[in-house]
Amino acid sequence: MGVDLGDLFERKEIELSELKGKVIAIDAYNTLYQFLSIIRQRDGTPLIDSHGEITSHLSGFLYRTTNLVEEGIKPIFVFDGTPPEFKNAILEERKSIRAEAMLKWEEEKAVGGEEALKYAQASSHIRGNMIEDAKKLLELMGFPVIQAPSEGEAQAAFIARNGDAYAVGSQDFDALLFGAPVVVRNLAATGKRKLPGKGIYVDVKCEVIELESGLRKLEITREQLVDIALLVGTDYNPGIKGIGPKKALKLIKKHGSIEGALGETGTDISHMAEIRELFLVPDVTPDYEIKWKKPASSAVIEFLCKEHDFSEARVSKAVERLVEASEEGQQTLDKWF
DNA sequence: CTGTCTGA
DNA sequence: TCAGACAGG
Repeated sequence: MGVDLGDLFERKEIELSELKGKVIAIDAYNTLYQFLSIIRQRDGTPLIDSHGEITSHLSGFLYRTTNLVEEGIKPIFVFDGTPPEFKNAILEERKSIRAEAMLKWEEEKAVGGEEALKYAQASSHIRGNMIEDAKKLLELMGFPVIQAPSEGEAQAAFIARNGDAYAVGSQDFDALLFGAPVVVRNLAATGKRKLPGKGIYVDVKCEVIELESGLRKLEITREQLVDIALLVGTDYNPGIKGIGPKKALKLIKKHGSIEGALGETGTDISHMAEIRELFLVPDVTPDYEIKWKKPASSAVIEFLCKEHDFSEARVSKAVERLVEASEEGQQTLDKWF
């Protein structure tokens, strides 16, 4: 998923509390996918309501976002629109990889195998009403939900460039290519986290990556960064075999742009001009409204508990925390609603 | 992932 | 009180 920029960019570890008062444009699809993949039982089955609808993502959004608000963060959720045409090839490829993983999951599950979870996660795919349900929940919780015309990361980056958000929240680096001034990764409750399977604990912190200072350090432009990404591979092209982030950087710095690099390696990239433009002149809309509302407490409870079988005690508790935290934010931070 | 319960 | 195990839907 996304572009592998490796360690080209410096990642600064920060505490969640350092984002207090900041607006973060969260890549909702990316986050949803993360929840869908991770929130599962040991045999790999996701959380499911009595109608057979997946609810892992709803659980994730409810609890995590409440925690973010308690930290004083003001989240905006940006959803994907229609994917660009050049993405179709990779989307199809991912689909077949998932289908294969799904078969292996069934096999492992049948024999109670240890690798069931791994294959289940690899088979994760968004289906049914998952996106609609997530939008509905987030809106009821009072967050701005923005519909991107095309790529959510592009729209989120645009919002941040406009100064309407401090950063884009995503696990992928793609937002940098779209010009996001800052990307925040691991936007979750920080602290010790156990790796499933082994008894290993890792101290997970948020990571901040800054575009301008990163480019300055590498002594390249954003156009050149996009060229590096094209060599390494993006969601729209497979990249050149044998070229990783470091080699790509060297080649682009040597030749100035991708044309020379392709000449040296005797390769080419189909639809190169279009993909470049996709990153540099992305399909985004200035027509978005960022407005926080008071959480619709009873509607959230009704939606999650009546429609999706969540426990009323748990949801009520979370919603109370959310209400309190957003009122707190209202008083001590800038205007929320 | 996150909240909750438990056993020292 | 606080890791660690476990369940959530």
